[in-house]
Amino acid sequence: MKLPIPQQEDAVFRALADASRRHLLDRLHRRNGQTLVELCEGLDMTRQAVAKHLAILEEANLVATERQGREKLHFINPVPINAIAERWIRKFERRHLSALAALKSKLEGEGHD
Amino acid sequence: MKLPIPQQEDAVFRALADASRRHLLDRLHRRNGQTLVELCEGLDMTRQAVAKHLAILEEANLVATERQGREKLHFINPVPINAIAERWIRKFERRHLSALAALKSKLEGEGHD
DNA sequence: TTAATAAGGAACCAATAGGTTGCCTGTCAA
DNA sequence: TTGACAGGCAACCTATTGGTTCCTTATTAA
Repeated sequence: MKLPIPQQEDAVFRALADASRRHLLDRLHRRNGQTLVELCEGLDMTRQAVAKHLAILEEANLVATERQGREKLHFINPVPINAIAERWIRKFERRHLSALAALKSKLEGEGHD
Repeated sequence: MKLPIPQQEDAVFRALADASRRHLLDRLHRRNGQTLVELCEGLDMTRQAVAKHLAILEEANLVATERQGREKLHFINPVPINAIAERWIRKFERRHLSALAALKSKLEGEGHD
């Protein structure tokens, strides 16, 4: 099921919006290929809640899974995050920043924050 | 009001989760320093809805505002996005990707998608 | 000085999100 | 072959979100 880019992008942004899900990605980043129960360890949530979060991450294509016997291994997929970095972050990057930095310091000089 | 990093980060991720808000950032990126009514133009939403979105972006420190008479100008602030890019995206960057690419193609070779 | 304009405040509403509990299915090991 | 274990399904609940409408305030221009 190949989504059009903006829709895929929306799914990724929304998946990343939740701290628990970012935490799960973090754990997978530290050790890839964990099962659901492993990912539940130490979390203040039921297994079903974690399963839902993982489903959302999978839907956003941020994790891929592989069934192995009665276990389901979860693997992080860095591609969508990089895609967003390309399409979204780059345009706010340093070179653009220069023009805006002037403005920002101007604003700050006028008593903002 | 200086938030601790993770909390600030959470605000940014959540602000970016909504497509309308990303669209507003896009518009500000194309032309900076617009007023509320300007930002409303062509959007299928009431002014108040847009104002709420802008408030959330401002809360996340993604836009800064400057009152000028009865108008309020909105300026994009690229710093938080870059901060997230630094703290979050970099660790899923290319060099890490190499190790994972092998895994990914392995998974795909086994009939995923 | 007053009408128009830009924005803010607040109450309200429907839909969605995040979480729970309870139960079912499939696989492995004793 | 049967219990224990990993996971899936679904109903349900509450808080949050994205949006509306109505009203007020402040600034500007005629």
